[in-house]
Amino acid sequence: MKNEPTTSRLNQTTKSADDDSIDDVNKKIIALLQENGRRSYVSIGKEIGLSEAAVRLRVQKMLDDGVMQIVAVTNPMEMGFRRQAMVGITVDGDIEYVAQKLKDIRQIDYIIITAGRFDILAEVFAEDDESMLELVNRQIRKIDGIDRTELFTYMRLESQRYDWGVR
Amino acid sequence: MKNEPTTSRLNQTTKSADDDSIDDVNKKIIALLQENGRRSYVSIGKEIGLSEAAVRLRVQKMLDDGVMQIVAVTNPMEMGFRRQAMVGITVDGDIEYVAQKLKDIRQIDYIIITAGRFDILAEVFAEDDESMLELVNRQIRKIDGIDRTELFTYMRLESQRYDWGVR
DNA sequence: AGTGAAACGACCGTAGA
DNA sequence: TCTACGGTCGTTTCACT
Repeated sequence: MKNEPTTSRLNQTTKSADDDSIDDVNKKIIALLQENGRRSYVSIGKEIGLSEAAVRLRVQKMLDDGVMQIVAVTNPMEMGFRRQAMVGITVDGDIEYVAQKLKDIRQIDYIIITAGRFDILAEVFAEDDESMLELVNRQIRKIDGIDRTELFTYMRLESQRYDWGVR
Repeated sequence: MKNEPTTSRLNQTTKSADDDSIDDVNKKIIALLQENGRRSYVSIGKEIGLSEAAVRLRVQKMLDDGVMQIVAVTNPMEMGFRRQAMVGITVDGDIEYVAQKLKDIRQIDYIIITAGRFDILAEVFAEDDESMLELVNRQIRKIDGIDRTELFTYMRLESQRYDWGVR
């Protein structure tokens, strides 16, 4: 059911096979893989009282269903990006066109179309203040249809989690 | 050099052992682990022309140095959270106190202290509009020292990447 | 959905360059 | 930092429940 958001109201009658794929056992598996994505199925199985094969099949199903992914996540600071910011963007023209253009910028890792004072929020990172200025002033503001941008420079990343809905 | 940001200006003379740990080989390794965090060291080695042990040692070093982590990342939509939003928060009192309080709220996965119109940006998720309202109105706004909050409801998550600085 | 067992492949530690 | 290699452990497949 990867791409069937519109059927959600019909769930009582069209309950698909994976509606309950996130039971407590799977939550435990995710929690362990959240600490170490390469932890072996054997050791996960021992901890939660399941055979290795059962763990492996559950993990595979969750990956196939798009419930989770197991990925390398890099640390921007260690990669030499010392400045991060959120850019609030107000669009004058076609919002989706602007969002599409933003996708081409290497230093943007997160783009959201929102309902609110800003039409788009984009998270950007840069090596230093100079390259941040270049990025916002030359690259982002030059995009057709952008009305205004407002910059929220990060002073401290307080908290960041990837286990949405699990803990 | 995990916690030595203040020494960065001295890099020319105090160049530490892992300053160049993110060479092109490591970038290739990260890129492959970005597609599949559980890919075997053997198969990574074959692709980039390195022995299994060399890949394993490099990955271990990057994990130890905090350059990257390999984790399970869950999909909020598939976990039953259909509403996401960014909350811009203006603080009247102690910003760090408010940030600390926000950390205790299960439905907040991302907290940033910023320089800009808002003192704090927090990404929140909720099952539906009703629980989003409860979250913002009852839980967040009740925190001492919060002056105003502004909600940016997500209409579409356009783009999301975890490979900061690699591609 | 889950188990068990056998064959295969990956991982780990370490010696040596 | 790399390769080579042997011992150990994890993964895969399949037959069965």
